[in-house]
Amino acid sequence: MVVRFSHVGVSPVGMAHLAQQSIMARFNALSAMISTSTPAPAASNFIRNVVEDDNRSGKWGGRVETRFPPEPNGYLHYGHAKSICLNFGLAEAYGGVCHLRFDDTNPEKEAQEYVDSIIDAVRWLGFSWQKHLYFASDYFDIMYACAESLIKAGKAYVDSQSADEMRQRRGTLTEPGIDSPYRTRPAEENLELFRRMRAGEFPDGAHVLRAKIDMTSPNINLRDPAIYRIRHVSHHRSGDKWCIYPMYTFAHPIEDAIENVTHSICTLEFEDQRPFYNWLLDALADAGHFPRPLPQQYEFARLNLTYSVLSKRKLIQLVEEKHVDGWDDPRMPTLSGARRRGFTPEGFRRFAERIGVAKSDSWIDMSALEECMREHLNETSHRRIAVLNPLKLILTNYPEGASEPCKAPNHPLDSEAGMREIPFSRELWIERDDFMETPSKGFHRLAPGKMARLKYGYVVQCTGCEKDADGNVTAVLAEYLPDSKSGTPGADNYKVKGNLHWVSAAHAFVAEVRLYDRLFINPWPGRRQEGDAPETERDFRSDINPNSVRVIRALLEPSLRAAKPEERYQFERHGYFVADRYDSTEGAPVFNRTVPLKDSWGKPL
RNA sequence: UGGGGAGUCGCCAAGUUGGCUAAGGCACCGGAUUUUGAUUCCGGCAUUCGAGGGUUCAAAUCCUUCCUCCCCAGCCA
Repeated sequence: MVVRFSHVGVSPVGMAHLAQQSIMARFNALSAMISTSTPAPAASNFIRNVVEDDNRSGKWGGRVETRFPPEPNGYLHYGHAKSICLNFGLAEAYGGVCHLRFDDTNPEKEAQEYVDSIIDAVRWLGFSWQKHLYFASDYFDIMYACAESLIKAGKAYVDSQSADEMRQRRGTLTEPGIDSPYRTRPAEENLELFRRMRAGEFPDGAHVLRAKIDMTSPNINLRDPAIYRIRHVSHHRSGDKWCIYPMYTFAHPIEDAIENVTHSICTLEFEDQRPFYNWLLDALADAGHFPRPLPQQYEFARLNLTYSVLSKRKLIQLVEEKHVDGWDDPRMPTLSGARRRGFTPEGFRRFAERIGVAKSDSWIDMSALEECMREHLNETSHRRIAVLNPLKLILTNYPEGASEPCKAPNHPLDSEAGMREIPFSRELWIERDDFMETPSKGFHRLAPGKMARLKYGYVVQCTGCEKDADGNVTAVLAEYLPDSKSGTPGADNYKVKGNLHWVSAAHAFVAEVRLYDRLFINPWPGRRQEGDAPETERDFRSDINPNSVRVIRALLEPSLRAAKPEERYQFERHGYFVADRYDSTEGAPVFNRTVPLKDSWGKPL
């Protein structure tokens, strides 16, 4: 639910002085308060409509139970965030619960490491599954019983063809399949074979259990899909208890039914699977395994983001080929990467709400995600000064060796956020971009003869600059106007357009700052571009941005020395930065640029 | 070419039991405020709903033909 702060007369920035966590607590409390008086303002989508219809008809007695069912075979990415927000958000909105369920039915690919990181990520996004943490592997006994029951009912059989033979008899998209020679095996034989499969009497691939549906179905998923295979592999949770494992197709509906899921939400590619989902649950309900009504599957379009890739295969390539520094590299579209980048859970929720949920394949602009992060960060981040590309500014009429404090607000729109002091002195660092010897039209920063204000300090008038032998500017010279100091009575007499940030050279604190940019230069990595020949094959890796990160030594205001890992700040006129959660040490934070500020004049560094 | 989906403003997306001038957000463009060229604020922004036919007093919504895109032939999920 999106709640505008203004509805309750509390300005967003009014809360910025609180620690981010307590802001959320307060925010949630406010949301809860509001929801009793105002209808949920969330945008409608087809899934919400289904839930509301079901509530009206009383189908589930008002119950809403969803689940987020990742396979623990990799790290969660931005696309998962959409699904998480959808599933948990739906439950939240309708007073239901959302389960976190690990779909761990393929032991060859799964590992505890992934389970841990997934739990971490969902928790980080701020969602709670309450007591509902489940593992498909905990249901293996029930699934096995379901399989036997299907066999007894003549709805499943053991096929002894090789994988190759099965493929050949499956037919094609346009031609029907042919029945397996084993399709007519009597139930007792199937049962015995299946039990021996379970007992470990056969090697991998010797047999497979198949649902008996229709080899001529135009829907290939209904041509007797495999539902159990032999795999002599130990499972990260069930160990060596099993050597046969259920297939997703078979396992997933059962998992939903066991957990009393009402709305089983998945992505579009499973649409063709739905008839089987219903066939299976129907058969099992007939056999008395599950009560009706049975869970229903609904499909939505997965997230596609420009300037990014979200397929597991490609993400693995990026990591393994070292195009990035691991799964949690701030440039990676993983949730662990996002966290290091400084993205916020609230930003993701805002994003999910903004892009909506529908069935059409769509591409969301990366800038939409970035903007959501900016919005949240703007509301909550304290401001600090950082000079990223330094140029010396010497105030020739300011006494040498002297210094004085300047007071700067932590948040410009929130007086309660308090003030901090920044030392001012004769020699300062300013941004190289803030000086032009021959200013271009519309440039209202420093140039010979021009005046500008040093934010929270004095107005200065530029008198010239110093250059090296090659003509490069090495220092800017200026005179300060003693009666112009911010906060003093005379300050308002000076109307200047330029307001520059600065840091005292003698007090500056040097820190590593990483300036991240998008990982790809092509909005659709790997897609053919206009200049390409018609038959050009394009590898998404050829679209990697060679300048997706720049590591610099920046000059920061002294107070930043105390920044703690994961603290977020706005570096004024630059953007939002976060102290890296791993590389920062006591007294030596390292900053990652989360996202630059919008800039309608210059280009971001 | 079989089956399943989708096509509404630059990007998303409501609306699809036919009925007031086609929601909303983002982007963009103006203008105001501003000690961040940021934020905030105010205003503008689809005679038109993939295309063509048809039904109707009335269609994005119904019928029809066509076009485009996505998914499915793992003992992956």
